[in-house]
Amino acid sequence: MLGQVGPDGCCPGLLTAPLAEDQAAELAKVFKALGDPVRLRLLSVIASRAGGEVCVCDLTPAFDLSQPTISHHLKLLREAGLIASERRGTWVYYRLLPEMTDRLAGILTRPAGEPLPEPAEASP
Amino acid sequence: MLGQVGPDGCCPGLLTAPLAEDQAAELAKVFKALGDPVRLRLLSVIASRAGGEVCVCDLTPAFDLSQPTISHHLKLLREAGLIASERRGTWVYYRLLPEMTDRLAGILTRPAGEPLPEPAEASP
DNA sequence: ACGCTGTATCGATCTACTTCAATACAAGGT
DNA sequence: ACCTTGTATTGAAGTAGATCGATACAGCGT
Repeated sequence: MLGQVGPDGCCPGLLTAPLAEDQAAELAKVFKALGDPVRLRLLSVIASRAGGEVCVCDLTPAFDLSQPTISHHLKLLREAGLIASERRGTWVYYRLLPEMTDRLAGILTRPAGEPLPEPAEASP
Repeated sequence: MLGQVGPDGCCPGLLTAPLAEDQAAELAKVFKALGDPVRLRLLSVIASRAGGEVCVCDLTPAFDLSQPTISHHLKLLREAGLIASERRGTWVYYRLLPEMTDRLAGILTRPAGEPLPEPAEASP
């Protein structure tokens, strides 16, 4: 999943080595899921909720969008591995999967060894 | 840019507080730029290049896509604030802007204080 | 000045995405 | 069993995105 992240679980690349085609495709799916303002807000509400869970019934009225649309966005976030859902009775609760956001943060973090690849020289 | 990140330059939210609508829109633009496999590979090649710069003339033949398409993707990455370009003579060189990837990594990093938000109970 | 090479923009085409109304499915209450 | 509420899926409409060929622009060399 998400390309092999390496045995230590850290930093397959993006900033350190050219990404393979299939790794890029996997990663792009996750970033694409984050590439929509509605989904970003949904994710932020879910992630920041004390207790770690949000009922869909609390999300839908907060977004000035139809219920099917919210449901669709939640599905995309879920398929991207960013959130998980659990049904309890009538209601469905969503929660953050921090493994994925952690992984993304790691992928976007430049290893300490490379401070800045040289400012080059002058720039206009 | 990218919403006000706060005076300390760290963590306006996403994982800590509900994102405002305009912040979400700004952030979504950047993630959308990352939401394409070609752009991810372009970025990884640029970021991982020793010296910090890549000539477009090296990128184009490496991607089995037309030169206009590569140019278009580079433009999107540039407009997202992820890379910058500089012309030197005939050639144009692109380099990573680590401020943006650093910012994204920070946005996706859960603050140390919150280990995992507790399974919670049940509340509609 | 002219041509040559590298890069960017334009216009068009095809595909993917966002959104909604309508409908189906799930679970609890009467 | 029925109805009611919450959530997901379906089908359709409009919009945005990816890609290309053709073309324009920028610098160098002759």
